[in-house]
Amino acid sequence: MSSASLNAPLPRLSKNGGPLYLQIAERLQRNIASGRYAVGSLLPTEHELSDHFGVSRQTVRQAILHLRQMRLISARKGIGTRVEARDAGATFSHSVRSLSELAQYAEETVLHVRDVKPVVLRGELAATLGRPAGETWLRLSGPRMLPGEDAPFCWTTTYLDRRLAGNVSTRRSYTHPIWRQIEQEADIRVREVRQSIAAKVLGRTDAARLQRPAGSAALEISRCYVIDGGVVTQLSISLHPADRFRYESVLKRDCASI
Amino acid sequence: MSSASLNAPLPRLSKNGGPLYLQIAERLQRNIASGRYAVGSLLPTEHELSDHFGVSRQTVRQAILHLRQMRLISARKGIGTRVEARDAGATFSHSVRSLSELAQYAEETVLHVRDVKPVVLRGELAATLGRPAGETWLRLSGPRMLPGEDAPFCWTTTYLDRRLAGNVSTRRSYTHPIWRQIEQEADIRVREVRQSIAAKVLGRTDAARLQRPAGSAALEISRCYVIDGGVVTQLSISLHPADRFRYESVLKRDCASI
DNA sequence: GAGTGGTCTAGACCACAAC
DNA sequence: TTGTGGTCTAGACCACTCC
Repeated sequence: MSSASLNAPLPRLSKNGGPLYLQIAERLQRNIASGRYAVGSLLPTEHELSDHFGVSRQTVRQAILHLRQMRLISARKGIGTRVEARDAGATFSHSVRSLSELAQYAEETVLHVRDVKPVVLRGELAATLGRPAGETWLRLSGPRMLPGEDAPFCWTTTYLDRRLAGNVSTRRSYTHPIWRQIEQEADIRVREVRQSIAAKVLGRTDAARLQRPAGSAALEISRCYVIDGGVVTQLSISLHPADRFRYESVLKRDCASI
Repeated sequence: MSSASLNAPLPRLSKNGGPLYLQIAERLQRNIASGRYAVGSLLPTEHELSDHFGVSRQTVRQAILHLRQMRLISARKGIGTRVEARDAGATFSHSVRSLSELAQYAEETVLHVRDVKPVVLRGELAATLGRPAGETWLRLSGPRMLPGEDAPFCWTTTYLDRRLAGNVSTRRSYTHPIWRQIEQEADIRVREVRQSIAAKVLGRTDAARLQRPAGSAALEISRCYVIDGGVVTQLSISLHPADRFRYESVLKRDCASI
């Protein structure tokens, strides 16, 4: 079976069927979906594809970029272009608004630090942070308030690497996220955030802090802030009363939004 | 002040400081961060930038693409390139694993349909779906089970547009996601998923369904499946016992992963 | 009509991986 | 050494927006 029979020369030009690179991307996508290009195998080289489709290599590269953005394929210098998934539908890899509130709500609310004290890492906390037990970190906790409201928006507990804390520990309230301040002061850059959301029933202590009845529901959001090398610099745990907070996000398919 | 004084000609070439387009992107990013290019204003045209930096327009376009992937700028044909945000750090727009489990866990678990019946949309449900009250949809509900386990993984209630349901309503169990089946049968494509996560306290009915004590915590995940044109085709509400489920995601900065 | 970003070409050299 | 994808050039035409 010749490759021409599978990727027949394009019968349409840009004027008819949209941009060439999209037509080529769709053709490749169909051959991946059909199994003609198996997951794990390499696509034909860019040179072969440009010969085969009768277009420039740049146009083939644009088609490949499109499929890479959909996480259907990946490319590595000196190796080739590898098929990563048969079906873009299974991935849903791109999120648009997921953590926008990570920075957003921090600017509408004020975090009041009620308590600061050093803690020695051990057990689960040390494991979560990926740090040796015995290391001393700093723990800040307090309510986050919305302007003009009486009951807290959430109760936040933050663990900080003491060496990076700088003068964070001296402040009593924050309108900007703590991790942003540490980024600037310590000249580091958070590369990713590992987030975990769980449901809780409020015990007496947390219920009092949030001014809600004990036994009512709350959403607990834990976030590990990770810099280059996989090092965790901060862990924040926020407890939100269920009647004041939902975690909302929009997940888009493909990378069509760019 | 001449623009040359702000974007001085590049003193380094590719050999020294990495790819030209990245050097240009970083220079533009600095000028955006400093406020030299204000949010809402237009960057110099691609032609001007290629003149100014002494590179080809294609190289400038690669730099611009890089910043677009970070959502710092956007481009519109016939208009120009607009500055969207001063700081990439505030966005965290890309998520990697957020909803992978959307397809993932559905393949490890089995949804058992215990109840199917038509429902007439009204009130909050009609509003959530963005459909007129009075329309008749289909409601499926039942437990999702993990192989070899006795207690349900979650209890799922799914609302379906009856016109798209096809023979979905006749099946009694699913190992693949329902929305994937509808996509194939109705030849539509889900473009985005709007997701909302909340904490609940289990009432008697749900507690019995999940084989958990009444008064314990649960995570409620609601998902609206949206096709082109913003039309909602499905709403799923899953109730997970808090002791068996956490919602985990990793959020990465920039678009460096492609 | 003038100017913008979007697409496309036909070359070229490079860094990297495999043999 | 050979071949891969990554980068880059100097052109070109197009669709779109605004005047």
